[in-house]
Amino acid sequence: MRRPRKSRGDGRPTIADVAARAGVGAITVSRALRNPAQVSATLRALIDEAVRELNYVPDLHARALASTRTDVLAVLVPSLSHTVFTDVLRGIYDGVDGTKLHVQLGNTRFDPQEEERLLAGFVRQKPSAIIVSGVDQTPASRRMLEEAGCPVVQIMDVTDDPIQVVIGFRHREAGRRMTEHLIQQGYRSIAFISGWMSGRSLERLYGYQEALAAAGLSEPCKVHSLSKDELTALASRADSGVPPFLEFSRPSLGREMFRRAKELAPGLDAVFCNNDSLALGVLFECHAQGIRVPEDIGIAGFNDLDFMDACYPSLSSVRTHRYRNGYAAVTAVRQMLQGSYEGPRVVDLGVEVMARQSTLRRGPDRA
Amino acid sequence: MRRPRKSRGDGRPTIADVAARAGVGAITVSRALRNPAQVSATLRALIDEAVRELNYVPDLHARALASTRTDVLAVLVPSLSHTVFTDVLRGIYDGVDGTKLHVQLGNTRFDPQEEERLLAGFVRQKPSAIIVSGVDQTPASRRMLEEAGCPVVQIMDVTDDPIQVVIGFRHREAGRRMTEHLIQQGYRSIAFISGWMSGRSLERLYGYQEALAAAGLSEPCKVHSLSKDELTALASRADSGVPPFLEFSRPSLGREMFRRAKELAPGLDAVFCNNDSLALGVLFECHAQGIRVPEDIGIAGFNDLDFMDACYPSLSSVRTHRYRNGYAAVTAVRQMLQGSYEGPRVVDLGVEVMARQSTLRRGPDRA
DNA sequence: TTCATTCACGGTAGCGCTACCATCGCGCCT
DNA sequence: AGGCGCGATGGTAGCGCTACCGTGAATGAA
Repeated sequence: MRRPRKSRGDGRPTIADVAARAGVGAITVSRALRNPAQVSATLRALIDEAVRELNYVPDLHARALASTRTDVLAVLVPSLSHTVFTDVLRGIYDGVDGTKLHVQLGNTRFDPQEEERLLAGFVRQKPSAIIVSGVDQTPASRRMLEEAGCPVVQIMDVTDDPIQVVIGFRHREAGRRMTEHLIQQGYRSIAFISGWMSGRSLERLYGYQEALAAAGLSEPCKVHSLSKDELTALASRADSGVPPFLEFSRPSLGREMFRRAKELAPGLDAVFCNNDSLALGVLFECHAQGIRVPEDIGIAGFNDLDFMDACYPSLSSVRTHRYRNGYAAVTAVRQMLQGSYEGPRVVDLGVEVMARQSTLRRGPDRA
Repeated sequence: MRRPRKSRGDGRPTIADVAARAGVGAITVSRALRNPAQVSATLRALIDEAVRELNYVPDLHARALASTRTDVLAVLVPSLSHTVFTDVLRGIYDGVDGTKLHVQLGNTRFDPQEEERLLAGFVRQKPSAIIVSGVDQTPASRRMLEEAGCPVVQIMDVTDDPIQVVIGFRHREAGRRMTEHLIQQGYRSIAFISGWMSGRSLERLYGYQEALAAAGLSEPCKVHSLSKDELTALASRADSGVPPFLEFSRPSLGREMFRRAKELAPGLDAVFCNNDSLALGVLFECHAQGIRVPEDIGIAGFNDLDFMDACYPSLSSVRTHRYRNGYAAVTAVRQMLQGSYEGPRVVDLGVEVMARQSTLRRGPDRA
């Protein structure tokens, strides 16, 4: 009798079918599914059975339309090509697992304008919550986030002035601590190399400069910010579709930049690389030139990707808790959604200096 | 007069607002937005203006509910931790850019059961199209895909029996060709090492075995499929939240497996690694043991990640067109959606053997 | 001129769900 | 006894959009 071949719609059972089968009202089914506590155990059992028999699955679009809210967790990352962010994503996806939330991913490609565009699109869809990478959004982006009317968590950095909650680590501190380690190990002419400078890279650079200054040392040379042309030239593998911005973390770029640094500052005795891929390249360039590591040159990277401890010599790096960061962000979001978030507005996950062979020419740092 | 402070809903303008402002019917606005050709130029101009003035953005949920179809492109990948798949994703996201399609991502974690679950969820949401990785879906998954009633594209592999369209490359051929290259270079005791065997890895192994057999050579030892316990033991960095399955492509695993291979087959003169990370580990183990590459040992990897050509010596690998694969899949999907797909059901993107220093002990292969 | 055909546009009726309000018992207070 | 609060349930009316069908005008053919 019910739904005798409807003219429209697919054949899927609706909440009304479940209600009819269970002999209750549609709204009761709705409640039983969303908030079982509101429904008596008797009816709940009947409804559950009907749901199972009909293999009913609620229509998320209808739900979103009727309730003016979705279960979408909007996530903005600057790249899908860097392990750094895919690790975060993994944490986010794992955190979302088993909850009602659905991740909607936006790839800003390190472009603040693109971030604005994506954000505008997301905000209009009234997501449940938003996770954005970094703390240096454009004013327009920041305004949208402030007015989004939903939990907003910034990740992978720390600021004293978060939009709502920020969970990450201090890039400046990270840069400073690794540089201090290098200084402890007796390195005196330490170069910072980086293919391209994001806001977070800059912070790392500042930390490095602070440490140098505190030790009365000076920057031996500047080897950051390759020009756009240079980056593009290196992005020769057009075939693989590698976009230029990716090039700032290619090992081949590390080799190239190390050669350049040696030219500019022949007395160089250590390089602090803005990311691990560059560090890997520097290591191989040293191998190629017969330079001993860590005796002649110390090498440090950033992020502590999985290959760092398997290198020979093993490469020092700053371990950042990326997976944990993504997971923590989702946890915070979930608590914020149910109003039970008790954590502080600023969460510093910290970093760990992983001192390995590539910088240990004196044994462990003295405390 | 219109919408005098509605009791529900957010304050966003609706299609009715636009219609009122432009002095036309709501349905005409709807048409003007989705298929401008159906509306006269006069009205179209009026409507466009109204849309701009009100800053109207259609509600995707309402649209989906009314039309029983979404603009969701469901994408299933086995991992978010392997460059291989994030490259594919990049291609997909780039391909989707500027279209109506929205990517909905599912991470199967290399688990066929999880793939089934995700697929069941996706299929119920009636996506516009589905992209799945690999061709070895479970029977249940395959059935769901066959009955999904939308374009389905399988990627990253090739089969003669695709669900609809498959775009990828032949892992067996890839394995065979790299092995042939090693044989050409005079290697005679070639081990295949792999941390864990997916269906695609197995194909690579078969290709390797075929090439050996064709040359009258035999497998010097078996070093694949670490036990689950062994993998778990290696996954000691619980802190970073690295799940065990990730471990099959860690460079440290490569070092470990190479040591094991040397034990099992002391006469070993080459290793073909199931992925580049393992190859990197093998290279470093050789450095550590003072083994010359490529003279004493030849090393080959798979996928040609960006660090391979920056190693010293540079590492040979099989280049796979991952980004292109993702992009091509989206292109096919879009054409299929508008009924203009003309390509074959089976698209082989091919692979390239990148012969570099780590296997070139005789100079370029003879034709 | 007349009628069929096409085209541009609009009205109506849902899509499947939930917010809001009403209802109906039931126990407890005065 | 009557009133009141409260918890469980249901009916109704949309959420914003589009499918379907209908209208009226313009066009072309007879």
